[in-house]
Amino acid sequence: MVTIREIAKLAGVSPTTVSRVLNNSRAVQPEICERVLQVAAQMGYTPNAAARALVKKGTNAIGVVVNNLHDPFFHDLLLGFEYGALKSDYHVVFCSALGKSMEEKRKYVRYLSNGVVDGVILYSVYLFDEEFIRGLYSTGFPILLIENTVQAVQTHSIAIDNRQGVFNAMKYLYQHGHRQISYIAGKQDKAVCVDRLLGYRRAVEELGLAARSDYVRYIEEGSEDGWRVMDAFLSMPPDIRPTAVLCYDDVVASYAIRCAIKRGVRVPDDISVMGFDNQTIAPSEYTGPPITSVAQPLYEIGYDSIVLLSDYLRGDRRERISRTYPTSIAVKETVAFCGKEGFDKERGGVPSAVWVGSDSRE
Amino acid sequence: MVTIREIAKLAGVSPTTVSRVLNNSRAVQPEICERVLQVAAQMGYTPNAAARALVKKGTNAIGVVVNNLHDPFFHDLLLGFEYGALKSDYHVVFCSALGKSMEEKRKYVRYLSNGVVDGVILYSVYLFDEEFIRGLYSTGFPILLIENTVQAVQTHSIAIDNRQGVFNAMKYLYQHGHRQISYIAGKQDKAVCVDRLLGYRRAVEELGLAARSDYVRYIEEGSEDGWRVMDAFLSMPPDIRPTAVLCYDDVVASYAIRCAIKRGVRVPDDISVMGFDNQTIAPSEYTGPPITSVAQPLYEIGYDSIVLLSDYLRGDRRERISRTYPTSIAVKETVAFCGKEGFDKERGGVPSAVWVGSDSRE
DNA sequence: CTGTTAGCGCTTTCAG
DNA sequence: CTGAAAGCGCTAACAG
Repeated sequence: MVTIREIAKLAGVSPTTVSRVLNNSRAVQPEICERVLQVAAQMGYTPNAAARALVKKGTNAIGVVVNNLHDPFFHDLLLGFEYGALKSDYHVVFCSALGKSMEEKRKYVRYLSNGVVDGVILYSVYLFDEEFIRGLYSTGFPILLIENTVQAVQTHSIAIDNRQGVFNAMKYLYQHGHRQISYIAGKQDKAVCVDRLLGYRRAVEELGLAARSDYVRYIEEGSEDGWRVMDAFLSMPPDIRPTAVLCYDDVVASYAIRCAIKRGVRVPDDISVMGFDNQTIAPSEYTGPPITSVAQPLYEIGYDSIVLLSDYLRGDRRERISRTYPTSIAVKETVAFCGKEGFDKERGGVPSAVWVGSDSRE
Repeated sequence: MVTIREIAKLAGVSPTTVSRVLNNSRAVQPEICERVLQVAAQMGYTPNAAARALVKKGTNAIGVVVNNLHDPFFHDLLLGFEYGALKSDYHVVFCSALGKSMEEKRKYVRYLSNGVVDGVILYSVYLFDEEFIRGLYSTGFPILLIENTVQAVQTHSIAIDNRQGVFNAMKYLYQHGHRQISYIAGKQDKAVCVDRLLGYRRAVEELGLAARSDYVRYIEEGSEDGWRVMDAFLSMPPDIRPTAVLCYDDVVASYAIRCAIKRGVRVPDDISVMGFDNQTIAPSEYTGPPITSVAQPLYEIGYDSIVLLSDYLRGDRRERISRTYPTSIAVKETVAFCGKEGFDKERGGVPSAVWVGSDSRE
């Protein structure tokens, strides 16, 4: 490993001077400057990040911690992070914990927050993570929570209004004539899921929809469970059977649709299904019709979180980051459904009874 | 920030002792031990990674650098990395550079290799990266190249036999009666693409297939170009028009198929198309028939690369990591093609004229 | 403009 | 079994 001392020796100057040249931190005689640079390049010098971090108390890096980085859900968010990283002068590193694993996630946050990065962007925060967050927050380490907020702490935060998003979806369904709308709720261990359910309840009330306790059912474990829940809805007597099912996310919606189709119930002809997230990449092997969904600006969220946090850490921005982004309804047309219109030549001749990507930025 | 000195003071011992307790590095009186542990916990102490890295000359972390982490291609590989990380006692961090950006990628490798991680796993290596790799290799920093090897350096390496993979695909097509097989080659700026093309050429020769220079065409920029290339193939006179087209990867294959279908040419009835990679998640908005492809064990590659590199860095393994994994042909059945058999009830009632995932491990 | 000195937080000899 | 001292590679005062 090449150190500035060795460079200093070879260039016939002091380590300090080398440091100054390498960092442009103070004026140095042009000729010395050049000599140092030359020696450094020749020896293949690269600064030791650990040493620098230790003395500067800063690493010029940002960490992003999520669960299940492999999940296609992250496509747009990742794209945002990547472009943000390109824009920013900070290094960006990603860490991933599998499943809901909180221990693993915490391990990474702890690791990162102690001399590896200057700030952490956190996705996938469960309610049982909150205490941990509060503890971390109390140390003064910069945290930016994405898509989530934690009660009683003022971390940086970029979120969407989940309640409003669900409310809007309900209103959309209402405007399309639905009065019997059921809801597949996520496990109430994430603030997001709690909020979305609240949005449903508020909508039922404010819009004067059929309010039945059995219109709300919960996913037990894993999105595949959407199938079971949908099955229950479809088994209700015709007169009370919901005409539309809103799902707390697209993956669950995809399973709900799979179930419906399997039972010979046509979507959206016989029953409407809506999702949330407007995921660009189709969930696991889904091949049903495209799913109308509540879209959130994942790309912007990713991009902005890197850029804004960089600004904050650099000192170019002093106020807390706190934003709520709007959602919108992404309507999908059911095109070329097999057996109905047949092939849709315009779309390539195959039935596009499949997820339709939204706006991947490539 | 809590330091061992503060803990030492509060516990009434020396920093050295605190360090020893925290690291279990030497026997310490049980009562002191407990006291220290208690104080540390109470103060919310976490060791400073930078300081430790500086003195230990090791970080207990591994970096993974790729281009375009958002690419669905990475799904299985990421899953492997994640499970490997779970198994390993090393921290694993991911860095991503957009596009083919080599500067960005190098920036990350340089950054990581200097006191941030103890070893780097590198994916997406272009030929023009080779010199950089050689330079890095010469510093003695541990590098594990995935899916690629660099001439003249003995870095760690986990790869597949691309040549053989393509050869096998050709043989497969041959066995299905094809004699006029054309090839859509990738830009020859990656060793992978070069190797795959070599496999094609060898197969043409050894199997005695129609050898025409216009049976090989190259992607210019971006996989969408597969469309243009396919168009050219389909425009050839009937007698010499290829009966099968092998593509250097699945994404290109998907565009080739889109083109065929658009032109009213049925796949695979009128022309066969094969891909490479057997990507689990469908490429951008593809809704055509599933693509028979050369499968590589991406999950294993990801998993093994983390585990093996950990072993090496820990010292549990001294020999260089050097593996070549076998590929296989993943045959996809064209099921329930719309307008032919109609709905395939077994598969959920919708035409599954779409990518069929392989073996996502969830 | 340049060099000397001190020290970031931690671990590791080496004495006691 | 415990502590004092030294130093990892670098930068930030402070002198010169």
